[in-house]
Amino acid sequence: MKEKLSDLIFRAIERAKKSGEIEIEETPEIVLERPKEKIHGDWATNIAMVLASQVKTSPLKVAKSIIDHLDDKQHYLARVEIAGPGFINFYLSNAWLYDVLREIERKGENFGTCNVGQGIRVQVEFVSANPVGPMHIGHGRWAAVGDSLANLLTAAGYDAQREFYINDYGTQMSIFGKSVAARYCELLGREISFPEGGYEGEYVRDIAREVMEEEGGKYLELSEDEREEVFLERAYSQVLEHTERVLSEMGAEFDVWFSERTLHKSGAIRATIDELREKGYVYDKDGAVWLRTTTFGDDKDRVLIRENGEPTYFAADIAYHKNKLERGFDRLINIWGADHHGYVGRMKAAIQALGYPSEVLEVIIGQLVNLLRGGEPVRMSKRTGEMVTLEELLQEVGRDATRFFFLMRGTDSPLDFDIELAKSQSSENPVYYVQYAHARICSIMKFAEDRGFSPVSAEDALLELLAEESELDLIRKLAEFEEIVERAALSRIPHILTKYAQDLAALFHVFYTQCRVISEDLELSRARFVLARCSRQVLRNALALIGVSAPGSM
RNA sequence: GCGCCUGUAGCUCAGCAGGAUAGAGCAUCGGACUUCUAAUCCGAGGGUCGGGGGUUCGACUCCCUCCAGGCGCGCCA
Repeated sequence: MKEKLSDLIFRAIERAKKSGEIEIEETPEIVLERPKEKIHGDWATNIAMVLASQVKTSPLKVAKSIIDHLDDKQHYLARVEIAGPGFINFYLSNAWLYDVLREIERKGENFGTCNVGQGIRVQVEFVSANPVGPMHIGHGRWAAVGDSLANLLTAAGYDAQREFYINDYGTQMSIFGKSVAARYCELLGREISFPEGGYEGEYVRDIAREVMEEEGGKYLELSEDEREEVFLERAYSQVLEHTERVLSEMGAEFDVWFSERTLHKSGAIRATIDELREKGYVYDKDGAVWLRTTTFGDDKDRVLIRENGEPTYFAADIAYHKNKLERGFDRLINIWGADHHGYVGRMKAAIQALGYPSEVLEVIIGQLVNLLRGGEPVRMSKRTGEMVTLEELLQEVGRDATRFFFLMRGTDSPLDFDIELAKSQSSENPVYYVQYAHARICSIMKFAEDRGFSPVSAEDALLELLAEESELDLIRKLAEFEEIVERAALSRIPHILTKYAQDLAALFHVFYTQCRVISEDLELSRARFVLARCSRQVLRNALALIGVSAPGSM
């Protein structure tokens, strides 16, 4: 509709130019927007004000001239007005709104999908938590955002994949293994010094205890290094299992779990460094191997191989991103916590050093989640004992409310998550408001069925009977869905879906209060039934994108 | 010190490819169930959009500056 309208305006301006009323060289882009206030119409354009400053006449005259040359053959427009300082407001005819209902019915669960993605292959990498402890609340935010974003991209015509990068190599892992081994010895009464900076959470002791109960004290015989190795693997597989399970409970199913170790084993890191050296971006200094990231705007050059011969995390990450790109992705979207934002510059530099434009890598920097308990901050470090895990949160709050809550704010904003609040106010959570609207519609349908009501399709219904303000407002909101999906996907902002779902639910509740669906008037009931059914469809589609269920009753 | 993010109603936040009278939820106060679920609806009060400059016909939105808070600036991951 937007395109049709702007085309209509464009041709009106062309005709006005010919008639000599408007004298300009080139017609600027016509910007159409939805006014905040509905009394200003369905669409509005500022084109008259833009042109007026070029032609040096009053915007009102220009607007008048454009309107005079409008040729609305299809009768899309009910009314066109000049308002305020020179806005042209367009009021769409109801006939157009009724078409929206027919379209929703025709497209069903595909209503809202589009093809702005044009099949572009995009990979979304998110969560990627180190496998050294249970998933915490912060990971939940990235799981919700990443998974929903991938849903959105798919809906918008991208070919999207979800990937989890497992940082199963390096110092942190080693310390983790040492920590579990130390707890094991401790449980068996052998004094052993706990590693410096080790993981002190109770879960470490739990893993050690489990091994002890299953296999006794046989690992006491091993050397310290061997023991560390054994416990590292035990703990690793257990944590990974936990991670997969919890993410699955969150509703986030990954296509690929990529292990950092494979990069080390396969020699991919060396190969990547060699490639970069051939390209002339690598040099040796102070016994280490460096990448000249400053060539591509980084603050300083970065170490690839340490003095001790070990590759850095950065070197592995470059090999990883090279691997992704060689798998054929056109775009890589990484979701990182704000504590990694200083890393973006060097990674983009590395992408360019590999010979790709920096735009292929998009990094969404998400601000951190502040965990509160009754207003008091709770530390979320993996190393401190006191911690609330994502698993516990899911158990107490549920997937729907958890996901919805995590998606209610833009990723730029830090999120305060008060556990007490989430638990105690769970029935006041906006997610229930939206779900209730869906359940209400289901209830109407059940009622209709019980009464032997015979519904008809949107094609056969007398939709022009839908003329109440609350009915038309609801249809307008339904029509907006396609634009919302497109914008959310293109701008990578899944959180606007929660706002949309709440708005839509609110308009349905108003409609419900003001208009009885099943009444004595059969034709009116049929038309309203179509509207209710379409509302249910769009609510479902919106909730599906954010991974929240649409219950039939509550 | 430098970089990124944030600052909007009592509270939590939307709005920010510049647009008309700045919105919602919660909280407070007052109404609406013999009728498809009241987990709902209707109404009221509540604001120097952190401060100050600038660009513009027009700024919460863009630019500069200052203030406040968060995060980051490793041969850690």
